[in-house]
Amino acid sequence: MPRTHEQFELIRSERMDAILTSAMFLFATKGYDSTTLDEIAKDAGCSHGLLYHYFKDKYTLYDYLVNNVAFPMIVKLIESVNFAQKAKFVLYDCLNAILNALKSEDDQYSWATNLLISIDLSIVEGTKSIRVSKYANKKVFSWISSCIERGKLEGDFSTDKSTREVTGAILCFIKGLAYARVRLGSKKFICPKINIVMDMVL
Amino acid sequence: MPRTHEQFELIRSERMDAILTSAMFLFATKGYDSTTLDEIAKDAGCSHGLLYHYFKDKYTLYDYLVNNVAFPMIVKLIESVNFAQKAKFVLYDCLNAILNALKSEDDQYSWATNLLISIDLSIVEGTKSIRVSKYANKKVFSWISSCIERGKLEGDFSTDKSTREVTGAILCFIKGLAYARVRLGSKKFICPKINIVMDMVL
Amino acid sequence: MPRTHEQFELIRSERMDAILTSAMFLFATKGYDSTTLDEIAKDAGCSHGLLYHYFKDKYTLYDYLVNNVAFPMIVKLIESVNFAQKAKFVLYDCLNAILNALKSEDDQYSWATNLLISIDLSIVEGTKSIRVSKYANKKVFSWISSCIERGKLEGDFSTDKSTREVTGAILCFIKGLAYARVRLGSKKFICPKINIVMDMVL
Amino acid sequence: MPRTHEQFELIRSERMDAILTSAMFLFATKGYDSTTLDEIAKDAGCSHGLLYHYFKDKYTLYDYLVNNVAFPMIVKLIESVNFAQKAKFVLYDCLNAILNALKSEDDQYSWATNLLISIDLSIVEGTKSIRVSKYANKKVFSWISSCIERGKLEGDFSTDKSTREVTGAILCFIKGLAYARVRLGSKKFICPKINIVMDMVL
DNA sequence: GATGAATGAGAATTCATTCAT
DNA sequence: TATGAATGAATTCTCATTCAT
Repeated sequence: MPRTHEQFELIRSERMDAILTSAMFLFATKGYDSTTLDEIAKDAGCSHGLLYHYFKDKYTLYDYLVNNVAFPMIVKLIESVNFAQKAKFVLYDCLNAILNALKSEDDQYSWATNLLISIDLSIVEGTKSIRVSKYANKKVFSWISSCIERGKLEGDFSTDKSTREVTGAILCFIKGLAYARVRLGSKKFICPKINIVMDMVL
Repeated sequence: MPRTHEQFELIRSERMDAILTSAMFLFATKGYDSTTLDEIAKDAGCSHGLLYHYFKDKYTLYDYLVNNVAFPMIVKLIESVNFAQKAKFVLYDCLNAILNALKSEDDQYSWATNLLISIDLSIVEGTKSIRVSKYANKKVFSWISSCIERGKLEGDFSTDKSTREVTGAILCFIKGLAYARVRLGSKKFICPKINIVMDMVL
Repeated sequence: MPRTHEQFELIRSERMDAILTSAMFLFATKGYDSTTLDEIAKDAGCSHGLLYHYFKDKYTLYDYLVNNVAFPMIVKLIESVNFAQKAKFVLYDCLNAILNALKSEDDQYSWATNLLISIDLSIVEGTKSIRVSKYANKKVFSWISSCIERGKLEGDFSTDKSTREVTGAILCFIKGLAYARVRLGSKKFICPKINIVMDMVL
Repeated sequence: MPRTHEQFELIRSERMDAILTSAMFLFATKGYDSTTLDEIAKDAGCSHGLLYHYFKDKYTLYDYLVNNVAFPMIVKLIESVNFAQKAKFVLYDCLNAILNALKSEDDQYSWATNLLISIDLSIVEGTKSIRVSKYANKKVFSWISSCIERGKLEGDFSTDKSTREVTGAILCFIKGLAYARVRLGSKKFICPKINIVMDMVL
C-alpha cells in the first residue's frame, strides 16, 4: 500500500497512525456527527482516553485529518503533474492521477477525497456539526477552473459551454465518484475511463 | 362536538406537510444524525411532541420521507417520459426531467434526490445511523442501465465504454449535481447543459 | 356478571362504566405508574380526551376507583355477615365471602382487592406515584384483628399465637391470593379451601 | 500508567454493589416503572451516566438484578437444606430459612423475594413494563409442590387438600409476607411463627 | 359530550470530555 | 503513554394535560 508516509511527519507512534486511519475511514464513511470517539478508539485498538492524548477534542482530530492528511494527500497527487504543458494535458494528467488513486487498492485516497468533499457539503451552521467556512480555502480542486479557461484559449476545449458550468460538472463527477468508491470498496468499484470526462470539455 | 373527520384530515395533512418539508430539508442538508427533532419541530413551527403524534420516532419520520415523499417525487419526474421511443431519446428526456427539476426554484427535488442518494452513500451499517440494505430496492435510477444497453443495440450509443461504466458515470454525475444544488441553493447553482452528459454516451 | 350496580350510583353513562372498568383492571393489574391514560381510553373504547370530562386528572380517576368502587365493593362483601355471632363464625363468614368473591368469574372483586392492597404496598413517597398516607383510613380489613381478639376470649381460637401475628398472617394470605387471582384469571386460579386459613387460628 | 486490572476490578465491583443495592431496593419497593434511573443514581451516589457505563439500559439493570442477585440469593437460602430428609422436615427447614431471612435485619432478602414475586404478579404484557414470560423458568419456589406431594406419601401431610391448593396457599402466604416486610421494614414487621404455615399441611 | 391535535415537563439514553492512577 | 471510571449536557422519547371545535 503506497501510503504517503511523508504526510505523517507528525505521527509519533503506530498508535497515532492507527487512530488517524480509523478516524479518516469513519469520518469519510459515516460523517462527523455519526462517528463516535468510542468507535474510532475501538477500530484503532486503543482506549478512547488515548485519543485525548493526541488531540484536544473530537473536532481537533477531524481538523488534523483535513489539514494534515487529506489535503496534503490530494495535493501531492497533482503535484507531480507538469502544469507548464498545454491545459488539455494538465487536465488529463490531473484527472488521471485522481482516477488512478480512486482505482487503487489503497482506500485512503477515496477517504481523503470524500472527507474534503464532505466539508463542502455536509454542513449548514447548526447545533451539531462543524462550520464549513473554516475550510473555504481548502480548495483542492481550484486548478480545474483555471485549467478549463486556459484550454479554451488554447483552442482545445469547446467554448460552447461556460467555464463555470464545465468546472461544476467535473467537480460533481469527482464527488460522485469518491462517494461511490468509499461506499463500494475497491473490489466492486468500477472507475469510468478518463475520456468520459475529457469528452465533456473537448 | 368534536371536529368532523374532514376537519381533522385537513389539520393533519397541513401539519404533516409542514413537518415533512422541514424534515426533508434538514435531513437532506445536514444528514440524519446531525438533524435534531427539535430543529425539525422549530422549523415546522410546532413542538417536538407533535412529531411523535405523527411519527413513532425519528427513524420512522425519515423512513416515511424516503418511501412516501422522495421516492414518489423522483419516480413521478420520469413517469411522463415516453419509454417506447428510442433509447437516446429516453435518456435525454429522463436526464432533462431531472436537470430541470434541479434547476427549478423548488428545492424539494434536490432534497429528494439528495435524500435518496444519501441512503446509498453516507449511511453505513454501524452503531448510530441506519441500515442501508432496507432501501436496496429503491432503485430510482435503475432505468439508466437498461437504457444505455438498448441505446447501444440501437446503434446510437458508443460501444467503446461498458454499460456499467457509463451507468456509473451518469449516476456519479447526478449525485454530484444534487449535492451541489442542495449546497448552493437555486440562485447560485449552475446546472450543466444536458449535452455534457449526453456526450458521455453518444 | 353480578356487578354491584349500587356502587356505581354516580355513574352517569355507559361510557363512564366502561372507563371505570378498564381503569380498575389496568391499575390493579399493572399499577398506577405503568398504566397510561391512553391505554385506559383505548380499552374503554373512547378518546383520552373524554377521560378529562369525567375526572380532573389521572390521580382523581384512581382516587375515585379506590373510594367509590373498590372500597365499597369490599365493604359490601362483608356487610351481610352477622357480626353478632361468635367470632369464629364471623371470621369464617367474612373469609368465605372474600374467597367466594375471588373464586367467582367476576374479575372486579380481585381487581378491587388488589387495588386496595396496592395502596398498602406499592408506594414509598417519591418522584412518581401516589402518597399512601391518604388512604390510611381505608382499612378494609380492620375487622380481622378485632375478630381474632374476640375469638380468643370466646375460647375458640388458639392463644398460642399473638393476635397481631395471626392477623398479619391472614392479611398476607389474602394479599397473596388477590395477586394470584388477578394474575392467573378465574380459569387458572385455584382458590384454597377456607379451612386452610381457619386452621391457622383454631 | 493506567490502573492495574485489579484496581479496576475493585472499583467496578464496589460501584456495581452500590448500584445494585440501590436499584434492588427501589425496584422492589416502588416497582419498575415508578423507579427512575436518576433516583437509583442518586441513591447509589453516582451520576446516571455511570449506570449506563455498567448496564446497557434500565431493563438490563433490572434483568441483571433478577438473574444475578435476587434469584441466587433465594436459591442460596434453600441450598443448605438437607433434601434427603423427610418432606415435612424439608418444608420446615425451607420455610424456616425464608422466614428467618425475612425476619433478619438485612433488607436484601425481602427485596429479593419481592422482586422475584413482582415478576410473577405485577407485571403484565403491555405497552410499558416487562414481559413476564422471560422469567417463567425462574421458579424459585418450585420445590414446594414436590415437597407437599412427597409429604403426603410419607403420611405426614394431610391428604384432605389437593397439592396444588396447598402449594398455592403457601406461595400466597410467602408473597404476602415479603410485601409486608418490604413495606413495614425490619422493625415493624412481625413475622408469623412457622407453625402457622406448617399447620396448613400437617 | 366527544374528539384528537398540540404542548411541555420529565424520564431514558448517548457521548464528548475529564481525571485519577 | 495509557486506561477506563465518572460526569453532565444534549438528545430522543413518553405521556399527562389542555384546548379548539
